[in-house]
Amino acid sequence: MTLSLHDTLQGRKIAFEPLTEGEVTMYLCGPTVYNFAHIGNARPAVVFDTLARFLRRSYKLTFARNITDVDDKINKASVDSGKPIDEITARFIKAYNDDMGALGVQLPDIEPRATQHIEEMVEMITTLVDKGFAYEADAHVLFDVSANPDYGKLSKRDLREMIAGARVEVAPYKRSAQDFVLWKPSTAELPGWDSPWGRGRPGWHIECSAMAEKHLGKTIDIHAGGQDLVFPHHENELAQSTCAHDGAPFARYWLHNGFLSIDSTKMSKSLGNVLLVHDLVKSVPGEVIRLALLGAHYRQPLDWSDAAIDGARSMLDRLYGAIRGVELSAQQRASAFVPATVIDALEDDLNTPKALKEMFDLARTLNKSAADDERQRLAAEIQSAGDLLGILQMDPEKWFAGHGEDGLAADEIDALLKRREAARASRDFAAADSIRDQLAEAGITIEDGPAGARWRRNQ
RNA sequence: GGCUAGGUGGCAGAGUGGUUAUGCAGCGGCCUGCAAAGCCGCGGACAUCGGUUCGAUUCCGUUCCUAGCCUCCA
Repeated sequence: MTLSLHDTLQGRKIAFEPLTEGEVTMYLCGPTVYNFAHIGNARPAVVFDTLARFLRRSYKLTFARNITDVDDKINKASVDSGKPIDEITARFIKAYNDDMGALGVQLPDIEPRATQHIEEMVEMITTLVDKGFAYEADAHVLFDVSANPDYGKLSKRDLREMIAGARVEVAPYKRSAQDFVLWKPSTAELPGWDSPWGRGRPGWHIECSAMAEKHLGKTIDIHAGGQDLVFPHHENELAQSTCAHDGAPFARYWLHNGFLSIDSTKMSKSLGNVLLVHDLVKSVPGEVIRLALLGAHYRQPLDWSDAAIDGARSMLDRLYGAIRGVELSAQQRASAFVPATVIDALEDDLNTPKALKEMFDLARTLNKSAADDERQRLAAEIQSAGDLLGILQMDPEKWFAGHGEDGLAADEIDALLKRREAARASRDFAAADSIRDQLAEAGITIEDGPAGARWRRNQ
């Protein structure tokens, strides 16, 4: 089987073939850095990090994830807080990478920033004006949607219907309601750069077109982001890039992840249910969050809840429980391969729930097996699959020891276990059970096995 | 209102034109001094109404419902 991916433009799953054999270019729309990332922002980061890991197995991948560091929301945050823009963006760029890092998201190969690509944007806008796809009006430069007959193809929108149904107030300088801003003027207080159209700043969409071209080329293989970016952001990027490049395809595969809700309701500031990753990682292990995000197929809607967190934790308990106590040499670990069943699942449009199912099958076989060599082989395979999904990165003992400093310390637990063992040896089960009760009260569960008793901290 | 996705067992969540998803929870059994973990087994599902078909949860259409987009948004 070969990799197939669901392409938004074609609306179906298609076999993946990169433009250049053996190499893949991928661009993901990253954060606008004016606040901490919320759990909804984390979904594309985790999902496409997983895709990047998978692609790196077979291709030389160049993965770019941009940072939008010029934006009216940032300007507003600066005014509201009284802090300079640079300070705000620097702070939240670091917070974003720290928080995503806690979820096992690896840094992309390139992390281009909008403010460092103003020149490229001005160049592309100039090209669009010269070629008749954009016009200057009232110190703005606008993309002329009517000059691009393909406009609306990605988001499957009919331009005429959109114009007819437009409810928003149309800026007077626009020729058509659907025209969008490439460049807009800045006041003295706002960030701005000199341009052929006066001092100003870029519109939202142009940065991705300009940065994708600079770092990945005129035609990129994969362009990814959240479903809500399909329109207008990606539709506009597509229009700009295609028109600036004389019709050369912009992205060969458009990938969009489904939306995330919280307790079945939309996450929104007004409802006060915006869940920041920055806060969540304080009480929930990063791998649990990551697995909760990968537990549903990336294009499906996902509802975030305590039950979803508990479910992910249970799944990790089961997988860690299977590989716990299986000693692997560094060589065994390094030479292990990812099972074909897991690869097959991921090749089918990144079917992570199916991949997990295959891992559980391996775990069951491992649990049943008494042969050390088979147990080691299976544990190594599960670990390798975990590497691909970005889970099972901890020492199983550490996983079950928990991360809470509260409660009994590990050596206290071990001392109690020793006393219990002694009581059991002399068949004083009342004493043994009283120790077990004492531990249970402290949130410790005992598991007796052939190799003696081991324990786990209840989360 | 328009567009685009969905509606699967108690919950989460894959998949398929006719035999098992899987995880959690529940029930029975094995193991255990008793538990826990693990193993074995069981129950329980494909929103609705039609159509195509020898046969549909799976294809087509209707209805209802949900979400996203149509305005900044992952």
